[in-house]
Amino acid sequence: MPAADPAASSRYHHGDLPRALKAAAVELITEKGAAGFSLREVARRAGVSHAAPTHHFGDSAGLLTALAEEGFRYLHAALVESAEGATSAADRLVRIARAYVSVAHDHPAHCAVMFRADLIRRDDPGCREWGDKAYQELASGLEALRDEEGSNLDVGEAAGLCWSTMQGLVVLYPGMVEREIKHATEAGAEGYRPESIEDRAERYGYLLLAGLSRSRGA
Amino acid sequence: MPAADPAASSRYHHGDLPRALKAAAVELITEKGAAGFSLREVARRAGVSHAAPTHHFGDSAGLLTALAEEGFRYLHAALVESAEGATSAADRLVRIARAYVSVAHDHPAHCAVMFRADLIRRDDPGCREWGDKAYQELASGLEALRDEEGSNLDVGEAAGLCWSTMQGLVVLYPGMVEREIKHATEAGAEGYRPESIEDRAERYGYLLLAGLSRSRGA
DNA sequence: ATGTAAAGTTGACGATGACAAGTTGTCAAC
DNA sequence: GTTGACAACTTGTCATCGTCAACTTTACAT
Repeated sequence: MPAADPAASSRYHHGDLPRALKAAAVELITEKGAAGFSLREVARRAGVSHAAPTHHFGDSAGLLTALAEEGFRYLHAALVESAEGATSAADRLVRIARAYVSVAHDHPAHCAVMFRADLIRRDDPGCREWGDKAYQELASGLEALRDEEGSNLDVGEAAGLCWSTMQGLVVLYPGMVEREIKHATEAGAEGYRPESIEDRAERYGYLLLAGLSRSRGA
Repeated sequence: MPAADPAASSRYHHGDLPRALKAAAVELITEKGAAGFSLREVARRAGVSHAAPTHHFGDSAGLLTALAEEGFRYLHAALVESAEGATSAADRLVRIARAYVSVAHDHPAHCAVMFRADLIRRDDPGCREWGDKAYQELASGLEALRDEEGSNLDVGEAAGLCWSTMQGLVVLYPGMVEREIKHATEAGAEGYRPESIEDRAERYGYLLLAGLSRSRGA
C-alpha cells in the first residue's frame, strides 16, 4: 500500500480515496442537504472518475452508511469526553445534552443521514455498534443519576426521553430561530441574537432533569 | 371545469389530478421513504404522463411542499381536536402529545417531508401559516398551564422543549423499538410487545410536565 | 521480471427532473 | 354553432444520475 501522501493528488492511485470521498460527500451534503447528494458529484469533487467510489463503498447507500457510522463515532466520542470533569450526575447529563447538539452543529451532514432508514443500512454492524455505544453512554449517565438520587428512575424511559428531545431540538432549531427572529423584529427588537443551540440544549437538559428527578423520587 | 367524477379515470381531463398526484406521492413515500420519491413514478401511479404534474405543482419541490402544508393542516387539526374535552391544562397538554405522534403515525409520508428544508420550500405561505397555527395551539396549551398554575413559565421555551421531544420521539421510535426487542429477546422474553408510540408520548408528556411545573413554580 | 490483485477508468443502460412544443378538451362570447 | 382562447395533458428531448461490465494502470509479493 502506498504511503498516504497528501501532496500526491495527481497520481493514478489516490492514496486515501475513501477518506477523500467521505470528505467530498460531507461537503456536498452540508451545502445542499441529503437530497442534493449524488455519487457522481462526490467523485467529481474528489477528482476521480464516476465509478471509482464503487470499489470502496459499493453503492451510494454504502458511502452514506460509512458517513452515518462516522457520525455515531463522533457522537460517542463527544458524549464520553463531555462526561469528563463532571461534578455530579446532573452536571454530567447537562454536559451530555450540550455535547449531543454540538456534534449535530459541527457535523450537520453526518447527522442528516444517521437516522434516515431510506438512505443508509441501519443494520450495518459498525453503524449499530457505535450507535449502541453512544446510547449506552447516555444510559450510563442516567444510571449515575438514579444511583446518586437513590430513586427508581426507569433508565430506558429516561434515555428515550432525553435522546428524543435533543434529536428534536437539532431538527427544529433552525425553524425556532427563524420564528423568534420574526417575532422579535415584529416587536421592534432589531438587535436580536438567538440563543445558541448548545445553550438551549443546556436549558432543556435542566428541565428534563427536573421532570426526571421529581416524579421518581425514592 | 368538469365535475370531479371519480369514475372518469379514462378521460383526457382527469377531474382532480392534484389530489390524485398527492395521494400517489403519499403512497410512494410511505413505501420507500422520502429518498424513494420520484415525480415520474408518482405520475405513473396516477395514470398520467410524466410531465402532467408540472402544470399543477411546478416541480417536485412544489408537490412536496403541498404535502408538507397538508401535513401541517393535519397536525393543526389534530391538536385542536385533541384539546376538546380536556379536564385540565395538564391533561390538555398530554392529549396534545398523543395527538402529535398520532399524526406522525397516521401520516408518515407527510411527516417525512415537513421539516426537510432540502426538499420543500419552507417559506411557502401555506406551509408557514399552518405550521405557525399548529405551534400556536401548543403555545396556547402551555399558556393555559401557566395561568392555571400561576407560574412564570416561559411559554416559548416550553413549547420548544415539548415540540422537540415529540419530534425526536417520532424520528427515533422505530430504533427504540428495535433496540428493546433485541434487549428483550436476549433476556429471554419472547412475547415482548413494544409500547405504542402514543402511550410513550403520553408518558413523556407527563415527565415534561413535571419538569415544567417544578422549576417554574410561582 | 513477472504475475496477480487492488485501484481507477471508460462506456453503456435505463431512469430521472426539467423544459419546449404540440394536442385535446372546455367554456364563453358572439 | 362556430370561433377563439385558455386550461389540461401528452410527447419528445436533454443533461444528469446510479449501477454494471469490461478494460487499464499501478503496486507488491514471489
